[in-house]
Amino acid sequence: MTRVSIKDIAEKLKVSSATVSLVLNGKDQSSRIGKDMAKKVRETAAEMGYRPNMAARSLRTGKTKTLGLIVADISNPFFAKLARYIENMADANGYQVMFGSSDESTVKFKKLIDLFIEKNVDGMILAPPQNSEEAIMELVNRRVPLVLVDRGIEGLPVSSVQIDNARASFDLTNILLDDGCRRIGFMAYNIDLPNIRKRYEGYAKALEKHGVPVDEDIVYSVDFEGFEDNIEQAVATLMNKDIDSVVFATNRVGVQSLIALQSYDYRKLKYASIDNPDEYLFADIDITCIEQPIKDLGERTLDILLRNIEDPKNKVVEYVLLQTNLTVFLRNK
Amino acid sequence: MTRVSIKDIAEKLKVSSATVSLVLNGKDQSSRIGKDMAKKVRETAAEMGYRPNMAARSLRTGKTKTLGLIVADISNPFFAKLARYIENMADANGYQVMFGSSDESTVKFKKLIDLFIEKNVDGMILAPPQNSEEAIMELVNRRVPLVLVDRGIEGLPVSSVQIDNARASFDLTNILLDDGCRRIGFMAYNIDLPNIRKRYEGYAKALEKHGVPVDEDIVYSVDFEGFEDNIEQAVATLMNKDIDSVVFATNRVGVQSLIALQSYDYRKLKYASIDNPDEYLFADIDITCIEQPIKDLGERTLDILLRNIEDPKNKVVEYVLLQTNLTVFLRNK
DNA sequence: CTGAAAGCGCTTACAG
DNA sequence: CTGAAAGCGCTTACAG
Repeated sequence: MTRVSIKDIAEKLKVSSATVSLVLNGKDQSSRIGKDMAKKVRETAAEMGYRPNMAARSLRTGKTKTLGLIVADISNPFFAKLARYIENMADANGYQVMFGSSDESTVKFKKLIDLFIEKNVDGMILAPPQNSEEAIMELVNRRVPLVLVDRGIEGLPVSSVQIDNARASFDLTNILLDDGCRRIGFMAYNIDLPNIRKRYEGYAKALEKHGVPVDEDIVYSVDFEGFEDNIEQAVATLMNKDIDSVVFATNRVGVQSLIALQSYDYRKLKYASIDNPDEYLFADIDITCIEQPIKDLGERTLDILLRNIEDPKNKVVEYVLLQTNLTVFLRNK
Repeated sequence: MTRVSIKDIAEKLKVSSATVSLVLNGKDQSSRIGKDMAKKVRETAAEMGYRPNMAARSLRTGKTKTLGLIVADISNPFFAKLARYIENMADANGYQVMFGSSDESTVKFKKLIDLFIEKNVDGMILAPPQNSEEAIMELVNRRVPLVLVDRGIEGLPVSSVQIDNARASFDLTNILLDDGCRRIGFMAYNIDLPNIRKRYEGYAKALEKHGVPVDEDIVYSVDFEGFEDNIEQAVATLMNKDIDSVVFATNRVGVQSLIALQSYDYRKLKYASIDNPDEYLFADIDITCIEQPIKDLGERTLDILLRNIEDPKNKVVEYVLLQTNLTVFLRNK
């Protein structure tokens, strides 16, 4: 694993390492390095298979061309897709991505942040768990370029990109109400997460508009730990509550609930969901979905982050609320 | 973003930076640093919020505590789950993971490898696309610790961890044959990938054993680019070929094919698949699946990689073939 | 047009 | 028991 260094090239060509460095960084014009010298340097570097050592460069410049991404769980298809779009755009801009999963734990979240700082990431993209205001403010104070994605935190001076959660959930619930439903269950995950909270508020607001009181008895907030069992429990209870429909607050909640629902007479209910996983295409139900614009989420996030990195004096904080589209999966069997 | 360095701590305590470094690296015992000195150093470091600068440490030690992971596409649930298990085990051993998606392109694959080398990853986990033997051999020659996952390449002196693809596919096809099927379609993705090739061979071998000739007319190998359209085309053609069943070579092939199949009388066919995505739980078909032991895949891979990193003289090459389980999803509607 | 030199923050033999 | 010093590979202001 012995690598060719700038020094090796310099020695071979009997020039200084400064010359080699300047050429290889494309600064040969501005430092008026001779054209033939520049050419010789480039050729020799290619021949010898020179690859810059980022550790050395980072130590000198303070930049790593690496971004840190923390999501709740990279194996959740929503976050996996988001990661993919972020990767694409990062790559197009010369950055690579390190990732970590918080499992909704503040402790793990903080630990990942510390590791990213040690590794000198140029910026971070965070989908924060609950109670992470403090950790985030510490990053703000350290002037670490930072964008929250999927989950903004109100009141924090930090840019965020997310969908209009309240409105999406309001629209979805409205459709069920217009369709005659009055006993609408709400299956959520971690209702104290800011984005899920908004989704609950949208649900409640739609009910209110139709003069239907919110019945907290048919509102479920399920923990991340032991998720599958928790959902099974919640579904079992919910099915005794005389409901006529359900709103799923996320893809994972929806899929897992439908799996559990197969043991019941699930066809008699009507469904709505934030997210539209492929599973719904196959489920033998009519379900109205909000499709999240994941590509836009990723790209807007990276766009803001890269601007903050490239212009550290830029103090603009942006709160982006992306609008969403309704899609409907019809029972086709 | 001004950070506390070892020097800052040293100056504050009026000791040398060597002392601070030794204490913070837990070498105070072996260098017989005074107990009270060590304690004071640790306290001050904590107070001042010291975080080591990995760029400096890496430059000095050559280690980054970072691993590189290249998959075909991180948004594919199989790879997303694999990434998650790798992340967990890496984290438990003090490593972080950078990832990249090759999109089955040799060019992108090589580019990602080069970037990982520039960033001095301590080792790489690769699911290589076609025609990447050369790139991999270059890594071997550079003595970069390396394990292939999901896809071993025969004849290369590189450790690999994968399922027993031929056997899994053989078993699966056998079940259809025993069930009376004789016109069994095979839907694959990139049949020249080593793992997919093995799956094809298992399919062919099972047919042969039952005296059924392989009909290449009902064997489909679909390109990664334009995947969804390709599948739709392939399904359209396949449905004119008088088949009685299909084997799906991967989760993505299966899900996408079933989506396309909804426009046809898909219920008359019998199904088998490598992988068991949740979508199958909802599809209105009987399907026999091979469940890949993704957790074992990830953990065995990392286990071998970490051993290679920690003991660079270890020249043992391991080819791991994990055995798989059959699971059956029954039509329950 | 090009070179000599400093310094980024760390670790580690070596000296005492 | 602790300090002074070298050096990892790079970039960049400065000198000529």
